[in-house]
Amino acid sequence: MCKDKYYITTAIAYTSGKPHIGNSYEIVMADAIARHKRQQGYDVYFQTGTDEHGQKIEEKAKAAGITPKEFVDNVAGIIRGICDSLNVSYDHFIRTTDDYHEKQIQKIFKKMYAQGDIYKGAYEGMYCTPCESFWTESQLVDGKCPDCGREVKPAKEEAYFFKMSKYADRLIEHINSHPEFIQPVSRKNEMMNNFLLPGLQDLCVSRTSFKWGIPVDFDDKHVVYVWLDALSNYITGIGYDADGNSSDLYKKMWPADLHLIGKDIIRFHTIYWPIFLMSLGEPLPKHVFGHPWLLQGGEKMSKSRGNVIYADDLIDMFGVDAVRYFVLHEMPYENDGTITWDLVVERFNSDLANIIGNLVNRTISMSNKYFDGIVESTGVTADIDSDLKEVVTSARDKISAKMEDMRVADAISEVIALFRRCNKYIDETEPWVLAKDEAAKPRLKEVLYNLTESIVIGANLLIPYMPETASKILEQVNAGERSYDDLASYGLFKSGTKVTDKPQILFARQDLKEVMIKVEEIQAAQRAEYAKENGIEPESEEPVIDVEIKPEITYDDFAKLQFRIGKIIKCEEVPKSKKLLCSQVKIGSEVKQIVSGIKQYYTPEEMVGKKVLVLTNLKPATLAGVVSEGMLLCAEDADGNLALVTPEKDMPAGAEVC
RNA sequence: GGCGAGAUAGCUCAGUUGGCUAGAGCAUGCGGUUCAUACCCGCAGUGUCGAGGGUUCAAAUCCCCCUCUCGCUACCA
Repeated sequence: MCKDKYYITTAIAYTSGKPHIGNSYEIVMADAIARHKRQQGYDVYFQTGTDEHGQKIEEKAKAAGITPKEFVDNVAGIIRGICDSLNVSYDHFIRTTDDYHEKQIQKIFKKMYAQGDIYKGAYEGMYCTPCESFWTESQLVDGKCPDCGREVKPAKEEAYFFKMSKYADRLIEHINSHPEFIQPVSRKNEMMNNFLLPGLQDLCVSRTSFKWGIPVDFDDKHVVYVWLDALSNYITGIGYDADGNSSDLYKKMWPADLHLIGKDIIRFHTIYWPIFLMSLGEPLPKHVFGHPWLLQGGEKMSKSRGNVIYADDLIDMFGVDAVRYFVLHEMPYENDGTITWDLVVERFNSDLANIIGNLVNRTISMSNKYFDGIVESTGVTADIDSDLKEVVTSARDKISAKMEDMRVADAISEVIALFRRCNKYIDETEPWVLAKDEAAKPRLKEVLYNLTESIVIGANLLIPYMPETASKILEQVNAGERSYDDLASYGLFKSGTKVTDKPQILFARQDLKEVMIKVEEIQAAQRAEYAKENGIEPESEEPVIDVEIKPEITYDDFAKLQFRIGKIIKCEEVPKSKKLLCSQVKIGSEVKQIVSGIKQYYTPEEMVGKKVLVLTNLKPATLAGVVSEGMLLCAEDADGNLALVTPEKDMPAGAEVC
């Protein structure tokens, strides 16, 4: 058994809100790796946590009427709760608001400044004084502040910068000589070509425009800007000290063996972070793996639509291990994965309920039915057994090989394959036939022993991915966990062991229709919560109307129509017609005569003075003998009631609508 | 618009450095079985591997171009 250390981290989650299942994926993957490494005998340290500073949080807290600290305490609690409910075996949960972290960040900043890697410069841009915000030229709207619409003026804000260029060559050299540093390797070229080779810009590492951050202790107008603060968690969390008094844990664990992160932040972990470490004189992490994302199929996820999938909802409905199984299984290596309720149900039923759950259940049932639950090896083997044994004993190494390559989805599929093979073995040996022949009882015993032994090995291999299920299975067959070394051996299950006489259902099959009914409820609750948070009246009470959907048109089609604001300056009834009013509509400097079928809903008097939406380039037509040169736009309800469409704010007659 | 990723069976996806009739799971059809959670086992398919061009003895795989999708980002009719 090897005693090497293994330090694994996830990215720390930003505490601006509750993370959805796509964000929870990473932590489950890291947990599977950590547990697998522990099973192999490594001395594992697994750290995760939360990133809690920044302007966005400051603003959100303000909007919620609480302090930033109260805000992040709440969200960090939710995030940690999700980790716990996903059964994540982290050794340390760091928060960037933790004292020791903040203290070290200040020391790190000072150290970098003292050695000249950080210098004071100025951040230039357009400044809006009332908003206290800097904007780049491209962010401006008509040359004005995008927030308040007021004038901006060019201004400088003093800021500290990190001299990235100083270390660029060393980093390029490191990446080239350590091809395993950035994984998957396809990302390496991306980093090289897009950022390193064109030349690195110095990175702004302080801000004065907001307060919610770690103050620069020798210049407290400034707070340390996000990435220096957040990335350093990987060392501060295990006891790094910038003055050279780092903890024993740090000395043992650093450098990290694996930073597991999302593909969107590879740049920060493979460029800025290594350079910060070089500046501190610390070794670089061994691997940075940028995993793909788990996306929701079909429509975009948004809380207002109520279709965001959260880990806790999934856990409530399927159980923690099913959720772990799903995200691990559905996440390919380089491409993004998909999650939908249908897919979760499908995987749950076919792989978990049918293959694993049913196998355990039928095996235990047979042992009880034929031998009062006693599982014994009689040595009455048959040729047919060898293939089963081969598959089962070779599974461990296959799985480890996949894990070594970060192919977690493939690794878990290997475990399923083992259980699948067991089901096949039952068919091959036909225990119910053996049971009818008294002379075949010893053989039947051996068959059931083989099945139980295989299940025990399978359950052990399942531990990293589905720890709760693994222990449930082992408990039911009255077996303990095995050492990693023993997982490639066959026949260690103690002959004569009695298995439970009441096998419990591990995964009850789910009915998609029933699941979807619950999903509807969850989505309605989510929409209601969104409405409440944003002060929107629940729309469920208001009637809605559905109409026939017209075929999609192109923008060019749309551009043919010209809509303008018109002011009705005169209006009278059209003689001899029941429905028509004839209006004189001022549109820019011209006046158009427009006939509309709205007499039932508006009197000529109330029409005059209204500003309405007009389709102006419609071919003129004659209605009841009167020429109409356009169309007034109205909304129509289910009963045919009409309402004119008017601009929400006062606009001049002739304004184009586009 | 910029950057990135992708397009393979009805669905979700594999396909390692180009190499024998392109795979898996689910779904479908047929057959077997009854210990078990209407489950399990077997068999059977179906694919112009997004379109077009090129390199090669050989292309899903490499190159060019086009179309579409997704993500990020900037902007906007």
